[in-house]
Parts: sequence; C-alpha cells; structure tokens
Amino acid sequence: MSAVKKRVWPKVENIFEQQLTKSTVFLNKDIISAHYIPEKLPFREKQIGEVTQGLGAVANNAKPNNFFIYGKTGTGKTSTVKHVLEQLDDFVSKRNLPVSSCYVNSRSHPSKYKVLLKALRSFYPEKDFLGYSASFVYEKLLSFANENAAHLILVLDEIDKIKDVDELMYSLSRGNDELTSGSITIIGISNNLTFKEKLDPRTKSSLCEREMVFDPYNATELQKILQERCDKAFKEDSVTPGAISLAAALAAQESGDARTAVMLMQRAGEIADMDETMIVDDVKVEKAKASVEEEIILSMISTLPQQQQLVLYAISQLSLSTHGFTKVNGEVEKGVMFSGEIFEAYLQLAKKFDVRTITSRWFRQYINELEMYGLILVTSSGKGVKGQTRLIKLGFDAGKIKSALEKELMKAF
DNA sequence: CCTCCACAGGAAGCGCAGGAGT
DNA sequence: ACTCCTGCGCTTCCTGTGGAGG
Repeated sequence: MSAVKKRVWPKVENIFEQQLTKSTVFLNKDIISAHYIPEKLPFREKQIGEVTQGLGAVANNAKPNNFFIYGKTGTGKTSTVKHVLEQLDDFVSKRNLPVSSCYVNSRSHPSKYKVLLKALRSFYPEKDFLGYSASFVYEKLLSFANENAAHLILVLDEIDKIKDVDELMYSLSRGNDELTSGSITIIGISNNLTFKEKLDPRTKSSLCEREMVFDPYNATELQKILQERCDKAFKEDSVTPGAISLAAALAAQESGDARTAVMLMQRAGEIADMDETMIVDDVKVEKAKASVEEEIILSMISTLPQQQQLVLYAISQLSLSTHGFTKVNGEVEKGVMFSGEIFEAYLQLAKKFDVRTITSRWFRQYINELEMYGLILVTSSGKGVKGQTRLIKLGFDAGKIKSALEKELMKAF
C-alpha cells in the first residue's frame, strides 16, 4: 500500500478565505433577510394582543376560537402569529399545560391529508406515518388530543392553497364534537379575501369565529421598522438616514410591504459590499430597487404558463411601439391599449411562433390573472370609446418585461 | 329611444392527468 | 391492474353592459 500523495494546490489564497477577510457593512446579515422574525413587532401590538387573548383560553383549559387572519403580503401576519406561538410554547412548557401548536405552510401541504399528516408528524416527532391512510391519520390526531387532553393549535398559512379546505374544516369541527377532552383550533392565514367568499357557509362561520385584518404599513411605520432592523443588522454609521427613508418610501408607495422594504436594504448592503464603499446611502437603495424589481418580475414571469407569457409579450411589444391612446379631453396617454387590440397582437405572435392559440374567452381570463399579479393595470374604457372594453397598461417597465420574456421564451423555442 | 358595437364574464361541458378505492 | 373520481385548463355558448351613433 502506497501512501496517498498529498495534492499540492497552487499557492493562491482560498476564495472563501478571501470572502471571510473582505470587509463588509453587515454586522448580522440574518436580521435583514426576508425570513427573519424579529422579537419585537412594531405597530402590531394590537393584533398580537388580540391573538394572545384569543389563545389565552387554553390557560383555563378551554378551547380557543378559530381565527381567520387576512392581509396583503408583507403586513406581518405570519410573523405575528409565529411570535405569539413562540410565547405560548414558552408559557405552556413552564406551566406544564397540555397545549401543542403546529405551523403548516399550506403551499407545501396543499390538501387535507397532507395538512393532517404534517400536524401528526410534529406531535409524534419520533414516528414516521408515511403511507398511512387518511382516516388513520385523522383518527390518530384525534386520539392524541383525547388521550393527552391536549389543546392543539394548527396554524394554516396560505390556507387558500388547500384544495379541500371545506372538507378539512368539516372534519375538524366534527372531530371537536367527538372529543371528550382536549380540542383542535385552527388559525387560518390568507392574503386573498375573495377566498373567504368561496367557502362553504358552514366552513366560513366556523373558520371566521374571529377575524382580523392586517393593513399595509405606511411610510412612517416602515421607516421605524427598517431603522430598528438596520441598527442591529448593519455596522454602526454604515447606513445613512436618507437610505432608510428612501427604502421606506419606495416600499410604501408600492404596497406597504415590509418584506420588499427589507429586501431593498439587504440588496443595498450587498451592493455596498461589492463596490467596497462601505456605506449604504440612497444611491445604493436606488440601485437595489432596480435589481429587486427585476428579480421580482423575472420570478413572476417564469411561473406563468407559456400562453400567458405570450399574451404579456404582446402587451409589452405594443406598449413599446409608438402609439398612444387619445382621451376625451384630448390628452394622449402612452402605453395604454385596448384588450381587443392586444388579442389581435397575441394571435399574430402565436402564428409567428407556430403555437396553438387560445380563445378570446380564456384570453380575458389571462388578462384578469395578470392584473391580480400586478403585472398589468386595467381600467374600464369609459367615455370616448365605443363599446365596452378595457384599457390595459403595463405595471412595470415595458423594456424590462420584454427582455425578461424574451429570455424565458427563448428557452421554450 | 333604439340599435349596434365590442367586449365582459357566468355556466356548462370536454379531454386529460393523476390519485384513491378495490 | 383496473376502474372511478376529481381537479385543471380550456372551449363553446350565452347573457349582460355602457357608450356611440342614428
């Protein structure tokens, strides 16, 4: 047996070593990442109090009400609930109360069976229930509550993604009736209010025993939030006040979304690290905005069905061509077009790419979805136009959308 | 006032893929 | 392995709507 020869690497500093010794504006980068949950949630004291009070029933060995929490993305729904749950876990373990909670992201568990399975796994961490039937999982969950006289709290984030919510809620409320001790409580979180209207009336009344709405943050609130986070995430004096107020203002005018505000600051910090200026100012935030926006656009576009991408491509193409739409008062608005016009352009494009075409009915469906995603803005025609149609405008820069789509469509053809 | 235009969007149904039940 | 069922993407058909134009 011959000794293994040691490989001799050229004497260049390891790139990770370089990375480590490189100077950075960050003190603790995790704090400014989108997934971080701060221990204090400014401007959500009222909501925290409400959830806490609702769940407080378990201290008296009673079943808490179900909750339905609604609000746009980045308004602190998930953070609030997770925060309260952490406190609750802490509280009940100190007092030895039979309370267990489980957080489920319904996007990765989008059916009744998967939700129940996920819950069961978290209550029996040592066992693996893979392959068991739906009814077994359900019974096992009930008996867990019954035998331990435990109050179970299930948080269903993005509850609108569950295909059979009605059945899930029905089973659970029936389960609650069967239990002689213990209970199961649901906290549903959604950013889609129309979801509530689609529910079976019985599901609706049981899920919405208590309802809460999270309003978007305004610019001042966002600024405070950012300030607090930046103080901990960045090194001292590496962030200018202007940078924070700009990031807050940009996020506020977009949607009041705290996540984008945080992402802006994170990206701005990365940019400052790259060019080694060691200072995060409003210029870096401005740059970050372009980069974050591009990323959002790209990630949204890449998940669209191909046909819908073509529709959007038709819109961006028309939007870039010189024509504008003349309003009643003689004003000319650029980049606005009729839906019929877009459909025609779409048909032409599909012909060029030699793909099948969708009908105008489904085309309108696609337009509605694009509006929901915020990729386009839609208004009714109103006066000055014959017939009833809609005026459509891109929500983002036409050039960016077009080039992103070209990349995406190139992959396909 | 009526009619036509240019759509909007609901309802029903169709073909298909992928699970669940047997 | 086989049916049966169900959700999904889409088409077909249809009724409704707001404004222009006669």
